[in-house]
Amino acid sequence: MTPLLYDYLAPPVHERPSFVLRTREGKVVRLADPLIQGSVLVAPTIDPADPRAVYQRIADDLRTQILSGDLPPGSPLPSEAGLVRQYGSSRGPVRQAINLLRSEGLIDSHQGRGVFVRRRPPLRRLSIDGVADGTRDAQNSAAEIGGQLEVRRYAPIAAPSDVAARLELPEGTRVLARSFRFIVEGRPVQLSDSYFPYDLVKGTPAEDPDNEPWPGGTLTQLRSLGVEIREITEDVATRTPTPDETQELGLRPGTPVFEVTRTIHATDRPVVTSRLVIAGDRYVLSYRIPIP
Amino acid sequence: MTPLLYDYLAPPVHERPSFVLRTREGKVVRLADPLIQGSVLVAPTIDPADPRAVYQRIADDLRTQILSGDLPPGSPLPSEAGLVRQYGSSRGPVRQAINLLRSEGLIDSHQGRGVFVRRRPPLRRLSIDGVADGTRDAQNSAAEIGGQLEVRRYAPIAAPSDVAARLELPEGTRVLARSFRFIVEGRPVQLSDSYFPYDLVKGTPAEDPDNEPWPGGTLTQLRSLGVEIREITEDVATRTPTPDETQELGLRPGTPVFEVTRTIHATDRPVVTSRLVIAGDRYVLSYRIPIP
DNA sequence: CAGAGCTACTTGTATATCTAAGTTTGCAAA
DNA sequence: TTTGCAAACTTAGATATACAAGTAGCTCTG
Repeated sequence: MTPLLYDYLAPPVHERPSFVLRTREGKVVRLADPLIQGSVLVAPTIDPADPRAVYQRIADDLRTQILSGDLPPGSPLPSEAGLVRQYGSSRGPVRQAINLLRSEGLIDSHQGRGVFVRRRPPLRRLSIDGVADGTRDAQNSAAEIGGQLEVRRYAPIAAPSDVAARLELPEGTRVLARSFRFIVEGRPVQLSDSYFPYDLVKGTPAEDPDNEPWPGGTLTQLRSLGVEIREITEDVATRTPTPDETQELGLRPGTPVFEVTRTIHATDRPVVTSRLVIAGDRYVLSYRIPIP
Repeated sequence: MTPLLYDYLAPPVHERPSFVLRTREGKVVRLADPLIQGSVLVAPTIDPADPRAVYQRIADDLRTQILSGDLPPGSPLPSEAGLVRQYGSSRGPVRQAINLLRSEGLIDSHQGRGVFVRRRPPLRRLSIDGVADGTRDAQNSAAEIGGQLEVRRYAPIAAPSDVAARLELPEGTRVLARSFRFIVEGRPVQLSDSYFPYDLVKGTPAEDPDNEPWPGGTLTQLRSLGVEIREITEDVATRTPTPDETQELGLRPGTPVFEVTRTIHATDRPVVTSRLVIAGDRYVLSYRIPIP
């Protein structure tokens, strides 16, 4: 480590790349792009010729380090003060860069602790398999891997218009409305609102919330009601979560969710429709479609 | 409009809800939560008893107005200066609130113009239909509705390991690598990288990029090669886009993407695998799964 | 040794001020 | 009437400062 031979005259950021150093003898020199770390002149990490904003360049540099593995998952970034020193900027742009990377889902920050490269949980696969048996839905998966099912609502209501349309019933028809939250490995991963035509479940064990989670999942439950299932339709959308969903699913910023609208059809009519909100950082939806 | 009868003594935000007004006669009164707009005392819009940060409360208030329709899509928000006046805060929290709403996909901001409630384009449906014929894939849809196909790469390469695995070929086997960008209604909506085993397409019209887009889509193209398609598998993930993808798809902040890994299987072997990156604000993926 | 408490460090929030850069508007000149 | 330009707006970016609040590690005390 060579000791610094120059006094460092840091110009304001908007005047760069005019980095100016003055030697101990008073001679002024301009360098292309030095960076001062402690008392040592080191290689530059951001390109001063880049006309983009300082916070963009800082974010780019950190992103490169993260994606290249120089900053592996779980490792801490330098503190804000350290980044300010390292990039010769001020706290505003540094925090803006951190906010950007957080919104990209690359880092997590924790007050009092620091900023860390986000560990990506392994993606679980949620399958609906038209070839095999169609039973491996989310509810079943949750049960299989020891998840918990939190019952939030389980009551007959008058069908709202979208539900009625999907069940091909007149608006206001009585339906059994069920709301669940699935918790896997201690973390909430899925919210679910589902609706049965009430005449289908009236007087059956499916009317009792204490029977949830039903062993084998919804499809088994339907079959126990004597329903023969012919088809499942799913519409998969993605979006950023609402604040409520962020709260209920314990999501970190920069995590999108799936919104799945699923309808299960029996031979003659739709028998369940549901709306699932699934944490996008934990699941991949897997489909297998046979072509006749 | 009643003229204001009081001088307004704005206390710093962290001291609220101690709003203090002094009458022209010098008497000091405390009000639960007034707000000054211009010269008029108006109903409060944020709850000073709320212990959360000021920017959170501002964001909540604006979000409520947007979701309720008081601020309809396309309408402008008050300017930063206006919001500063309205909420009696400073520019920092106001901008922080705007950043939050932008990351939620609720607003767009344009330098020099203002901040506007985002118009949500209608969601198009991308179907893969196992019941009918399996031909309505993205490529075909793009063609149907008059989209454009931008060819970015169309060349044989040595298969990278993930592609080789999905095609059940040894790593390094020659594959035809194709990269497209789909543009619908003047906006890019999908990036696609797809791979054929090279022996399948060698010496056929499918080897020539000038034949793209193939009428009827990839499945028709495969059938023209004498391939009998039996199954399509799709893994659907969602995430925030990379900066590159944001650029290439022209995405606004707060828009997630789908990442679809699709493999098409013939009777004896996989014949195409592709990785699609789809703008999440434009499409809903629709699946119809028959249950035997 | 166990626990309380202090200290130093971290990120989070709020304020004030300045400059840059893009957009709209209206007025004046051609 | 049309064009050009200046003024007045808008958001974007950077800096400086202050304090709040959470965390970790150390030391002191019992």
